[in-house]
Amino acid sequence: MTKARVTVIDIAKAAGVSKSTVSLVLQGSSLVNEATRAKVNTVMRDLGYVYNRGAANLRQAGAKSRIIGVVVNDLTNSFFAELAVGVDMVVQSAGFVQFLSNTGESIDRQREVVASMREHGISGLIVSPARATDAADFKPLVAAGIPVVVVVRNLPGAKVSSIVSDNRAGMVSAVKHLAGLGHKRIAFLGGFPDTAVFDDRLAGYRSGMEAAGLDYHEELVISSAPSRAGGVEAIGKAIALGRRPTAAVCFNDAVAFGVCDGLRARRLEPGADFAVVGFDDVIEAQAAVPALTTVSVDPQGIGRRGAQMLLKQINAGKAEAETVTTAVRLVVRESCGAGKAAPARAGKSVKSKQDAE
Amino acid sequence: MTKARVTVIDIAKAAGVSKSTVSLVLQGSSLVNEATRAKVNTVMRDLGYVYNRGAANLRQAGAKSRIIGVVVNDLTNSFFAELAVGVDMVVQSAGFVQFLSNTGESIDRQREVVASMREHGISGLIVSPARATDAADFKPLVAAGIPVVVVVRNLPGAKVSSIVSDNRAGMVSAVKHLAGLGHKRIAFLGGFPDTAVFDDRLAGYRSGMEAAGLDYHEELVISSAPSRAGGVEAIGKAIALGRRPTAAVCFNDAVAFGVCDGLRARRLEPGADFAVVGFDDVIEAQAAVPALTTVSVDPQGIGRRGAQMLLKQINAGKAEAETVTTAVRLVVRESCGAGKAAPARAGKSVKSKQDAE
DNA sequence: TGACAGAATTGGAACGTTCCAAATACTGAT
DNA sequence: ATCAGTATTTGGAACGTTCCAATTCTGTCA
Repeated sequence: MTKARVTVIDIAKAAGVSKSTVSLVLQGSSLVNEATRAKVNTVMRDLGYVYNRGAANLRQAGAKSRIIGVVVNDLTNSFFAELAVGVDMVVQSAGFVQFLSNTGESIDRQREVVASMREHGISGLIVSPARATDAADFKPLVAAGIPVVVVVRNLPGAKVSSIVSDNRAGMVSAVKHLAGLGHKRIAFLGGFPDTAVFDDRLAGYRSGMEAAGLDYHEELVISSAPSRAGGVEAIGKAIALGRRPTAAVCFNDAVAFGVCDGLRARRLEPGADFAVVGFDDVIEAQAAVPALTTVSVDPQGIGRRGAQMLLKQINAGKAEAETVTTAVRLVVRESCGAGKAAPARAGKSVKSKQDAE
Repeated sequence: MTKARVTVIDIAKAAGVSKSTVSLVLQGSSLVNEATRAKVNTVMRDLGYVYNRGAANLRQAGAKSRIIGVVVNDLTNSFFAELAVGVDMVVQSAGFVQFLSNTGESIDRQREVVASMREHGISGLIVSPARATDAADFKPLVAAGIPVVVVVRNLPGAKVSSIVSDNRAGMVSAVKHLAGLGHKRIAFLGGFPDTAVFDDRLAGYRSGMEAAGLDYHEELVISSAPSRAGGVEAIGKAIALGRRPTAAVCFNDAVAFGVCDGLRARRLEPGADFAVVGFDDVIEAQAAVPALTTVSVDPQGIGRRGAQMLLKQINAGKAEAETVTTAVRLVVRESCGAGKAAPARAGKSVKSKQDAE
């Protein structure tokens, strides 16, 4: 049909004004007379004009592309999907649009997508870096004046803003809760020791033990892959211990689920025979049997927060690196053995987000 | 630091060639001499040049922005998250980048994001339309020569390509399976009757019943919101029936979970006392207790497939609307009562994707 | 030496917008 | 009428790229 694009000049011609005036209308300038504005607007509608942001962008020298890039390491993980949704919410209502890419923990992929996004002229970037990301990777971005916000995992050396959940405090409250239930030997299970998140959570465990007046025993810290399989492995080692623990805080929910699996394989019932608490509060946590006691981190909140932070920096031209840690909250369900009072029936209270096609 | 952008002209100057030559190098033209090409490339690296796709794009009149838009109605639903990942995979390795937006079932939001994407010059669009989307909404896009692929839900009136799962066949196999287990009164629970997906699945239910030699009773079809809460509601009505059913196929997994909740609330054990089968095979389906028997649709596969289709159309300039339905597969687990042979212990076989931060 | 073909390079002129400085149109005094 | 002052409008000249037609550079052959 209409082969050629409708341009601002076509509008101008049809409305009997100059292209400059049309441009003024486009940016909602107060300089233009109401009557002309109305006329121009109708003409635009009639001709089916679509704004060419690329062209605009070209003129306004790199400033406002109204695109922000979002890079996550695993979108199939509901934690990150929620995060992306949080970002999308604020970004969208600020009139921006987001590039969303998935790295699947591949550093190369990450480099590629960031480069590609840069070529497209993003005005800011939110990234949950792939494991072992080099802090220097984002140097060129910030040097070019593109604000970067790192979420979930922090990037030690980089001079960028970051927003992570309060891993330390979360673990402290988990440990205190278990101690309050009378547990004395509490293990820390799962996670790879080479990550900042692991360090934080372990530190929280130690200080929680200390606060509860319990001794810290090296043997009770058992690392493993931060996955379900890792959890099975870790609980196996824990049970083999001379004086076996009676409870465990886990690196994350996946590990906690694995721990439950491992317990059942040994005819131990999680919750009743051994207390388990997780970390993250993934969607499955509330629907599982027994429902998982865990530390809720609200990934969507982190996404929103991160996006706000980024937008602020974009608008400010260049804000300096700021780092925020968001509050977490222990959600007591059944797997810690505390939920006994309430009937352990399937929870009616679950408010699932499942609402597929 | 480096305040001004490095442009192709800077490169040209530094390399002692003309901007045209640099441009040629950029697009990998075979016209340019190896030696010059090498020189230009090193200079580009040294000066930290980044390609300005916007500018390029402007010149090549709307053709190839290498951006494709992806619009889904609920990213927090793992079904759609998986779909997005599937799209991302092929799109990314084709050197494109994706705009990903979430409508949350809001038509207005959908209109906004599509408009925004258009302004940014996407070269194609993949969309899982929000409920009650008007087919005409995508008319302008295709008129402008931007290929559109509709996934998951189809858009009756629109002249666009679409790719949906074989809802009919899926339901047929679910019903046959239940009939094979000896059930005679099988209900169809959940879903809103005003959607195409509902119609397809219901049709599958009817023809499955017919194929099994069972009568179709209007009263056994109970619609409700396609959510967990809707499932609770629907099973309530089903049980109140004079001759109550002994099994149900559900509109989707969310409904199926709700049905399980509702059964338990009435002291009926899903699987043992009443057979339940879902649709979608969301991630939670295998970890639930009892594990859900359901129809698996491989959303990631749909995403990949849809992206390939779109890319093909983009490259072809303009391909005509083609519609594909992808195969589905019944996954028998425990909730249908067939899994009895295997011990109903917590499954070791679950391979969860949980592996958060 | 001149002519010629092919290879390699190169100056504009676009693309659709925004910005700037300057022009023009109005308004109400004088 | 004229003037100042404000309100509105307007032609270029950018922005960073690609495309086209034209040019220069090679080497070869008569």
